[in-house]
Amino acid sequence: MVAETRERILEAADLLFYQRGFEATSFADIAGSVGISRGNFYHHFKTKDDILDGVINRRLTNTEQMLDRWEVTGADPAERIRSFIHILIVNGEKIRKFGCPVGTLSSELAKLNHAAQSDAAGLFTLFRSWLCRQFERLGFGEGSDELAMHVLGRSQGVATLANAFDDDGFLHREVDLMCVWLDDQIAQLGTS
Amino acid sequence: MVAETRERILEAADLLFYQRGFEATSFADIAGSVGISRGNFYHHFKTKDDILDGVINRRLTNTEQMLDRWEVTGADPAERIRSFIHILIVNGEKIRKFGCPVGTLSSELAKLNHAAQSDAAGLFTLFRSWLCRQFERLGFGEGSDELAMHVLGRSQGVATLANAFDDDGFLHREVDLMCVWLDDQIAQLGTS
DNA sequence: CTCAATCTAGGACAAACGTCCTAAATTGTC
DNA sequence: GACAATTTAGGACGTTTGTCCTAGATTGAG
Repeated sequence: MVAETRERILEAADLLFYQRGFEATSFADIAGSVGISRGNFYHHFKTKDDILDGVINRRLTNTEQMLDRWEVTGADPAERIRSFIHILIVNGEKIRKFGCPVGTLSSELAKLNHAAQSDAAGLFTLFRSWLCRQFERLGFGEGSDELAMHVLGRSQGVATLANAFDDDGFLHREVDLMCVWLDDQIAQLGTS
Repeated sequence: MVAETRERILEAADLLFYQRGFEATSFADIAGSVGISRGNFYHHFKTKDDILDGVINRRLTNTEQMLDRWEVTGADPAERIRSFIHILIVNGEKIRKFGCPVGTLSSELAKLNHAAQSDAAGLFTLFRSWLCRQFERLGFGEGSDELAMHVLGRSQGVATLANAFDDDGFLHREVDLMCVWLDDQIAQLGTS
């Protein structure tokens, strides 16, 4: 089944791009990881950029599904935002080892001047829009997008430093701070 | 003069590592940028890791000098912290194009499992210790290091997102927010 | 069962990589 | 001015890279 092999390739490439980076991952690495030949590989993806597109689209789909799930499971918008903040802890081990999958890919592609950089930034946009919607539901109106970007930025910074210093305590402290910040924002909303 | 050639190589490598990344920059790229032959190049640096070490040490020295300068020019510790926060704006154009030099290098080396990753993290430590010292002078005592890490993290997040979205407005808004946060911290310090 | 379409394996290709070598050119010292 | 040490240029090396090709294996439709 072509779809299965394609998916196995994308899964392996996704992981390797995250753990080693796009540039540092070769065709042979991915093929070896999947256990297929380079020739078979080429039948599914003509160029390295094709794999990158596939991986980004795969991540976009998976992220969308995750956000949709949170939309259902989260009791209220504030709780949903807290779910987002807590990915930092849920994925803490990976983040300390490899950083944030979204941020590090976006940074690398920006440096490579790669055409797919804007597609990778689309992953950020997915989170940004979702967070914005949650803030809107909480009643923040026009300021919602700026709050969404603020949360996104804070998360990125925490991921970068937790990775650089391999510091789990910092990660937890900053997650707590972000939750306090969120409560403050909601409290201030009531007093205006 | 050997020192001059060495310095010219390091300067070119520093810039290229920042703009394109370490892995994506080749010996030929650096030699071509300096205008010397690869053979000459090899006389100064035996391996690519040697250049990386040289670049990191160069950055460490330059950063230390910059922080020392701020120690003199900044009127008070709070003003000095504001100088730090405002590098985001001073280097705004570069950051939107290539991200933060410290954060992106650290992330890349972490993914490559490179031995020099901890050296690169030393650049963060330089800023961290300096910021910590400023907070201590302001009277934050034991909490100073956590505040330093918080500022460092916020800056990293702002740089990552400003780069991903090439967004100058976001960068300015977040710098303002960080200054407000700083004033709040100092104000709260007085009321306890 | 047949045959066309699809999938797979493995090798070939030029280019680029980091590394190393040799031989000139330049420099500094007596 | 002579000579040793340093600096420079440029090519050679083995590997790895992304890409491409051909031929056999597998699959599915009639």
